Amino acid sequence: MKITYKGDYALKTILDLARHYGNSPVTIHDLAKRADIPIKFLEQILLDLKRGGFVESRRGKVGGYLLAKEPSGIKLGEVIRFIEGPIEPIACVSKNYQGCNSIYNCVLREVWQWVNKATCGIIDNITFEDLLKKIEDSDCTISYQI
Amino acid sequence: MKITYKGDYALKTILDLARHYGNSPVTIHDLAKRADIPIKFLEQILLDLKRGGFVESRRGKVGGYLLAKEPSGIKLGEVIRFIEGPIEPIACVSKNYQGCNSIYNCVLREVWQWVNKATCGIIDNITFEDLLKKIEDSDCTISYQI
DNA sequence: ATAATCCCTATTGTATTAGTAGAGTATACC
DNA sequence: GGTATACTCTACTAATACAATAGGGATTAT
Repeated sequence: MKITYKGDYALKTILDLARHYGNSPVTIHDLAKRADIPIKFLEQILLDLKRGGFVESRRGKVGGYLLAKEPSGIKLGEVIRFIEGPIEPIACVSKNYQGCNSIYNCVLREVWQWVNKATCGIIDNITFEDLLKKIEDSDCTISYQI
Repeated sequence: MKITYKGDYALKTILDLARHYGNSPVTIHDLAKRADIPIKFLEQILLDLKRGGFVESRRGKVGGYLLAKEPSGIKLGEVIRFIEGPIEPIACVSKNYQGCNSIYNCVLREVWQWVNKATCGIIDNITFEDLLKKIEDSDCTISYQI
């Protein structure tokens, strides 16, 4: 798996919205500023996240973005897969892959499947609520401004 | 981590050479044919692998390539890092990374560090001898021709 | 000599990434 | 109803990486 800027930005944005879950909408301006994301790039990402059902939006004055589900209902893996595509390190890992005729594939493919499983085991077992808790427990919180 | 064609080819090539460890050199022609790799692309990869100390070569007639160390002395992780570069899913995982000032980084970075650790735990604990053993134990061997 | 090898650099076509640009639409508020 | 402040959507672009391809050279067994 490789995380692109887009994926990184998406996760940070959802985490920011998770912090403000239950409050009034957060403007793209604030999101962009806090996570240091080019605002026009973030626009596209938020559009994607909306289409993916992770985010809702309110237009017009006092508009902004809201998390569409509660933080405990969104796993890291879901967002990553939606933004980045398949997370496996190489295509042959996927279930329906044909063309694995050589002996080399047999044995290396198994390794990639382990790697894939290990990765999924992590990102599919962490929700954004888990991350929020982590933030509360950490020192970082002090220097963070809402 | 993401495995490119180049990395995949490199691993398959070393595995092939591991199978022939202790025998006479293997020609690039045979390597390319068995793993279905474009020969001119494989040329570059073998040049890299030679510079990396994984492979030796003999020129002239009856020349070819040989594994530079014994299969038990080469870990998957070494080859991958040499060919693909850093294996971490995102740059901020690396030790000397600065610029981790936002709270978002703190907590997400930790996740990527877990993923990285899990991946390294796999690929840095498998040698090419392990893979050879795996091949012996598997059914695939039957249809494979040396 | 010559045929079969490996050695090395440069070039190319394609796709992906990380943005930028610019026009449009909705809504709160006076 | 006008206006400022938001979100919406599509198109474009510069830079880079990827996966080869091309075309010479140099070495060695016979």
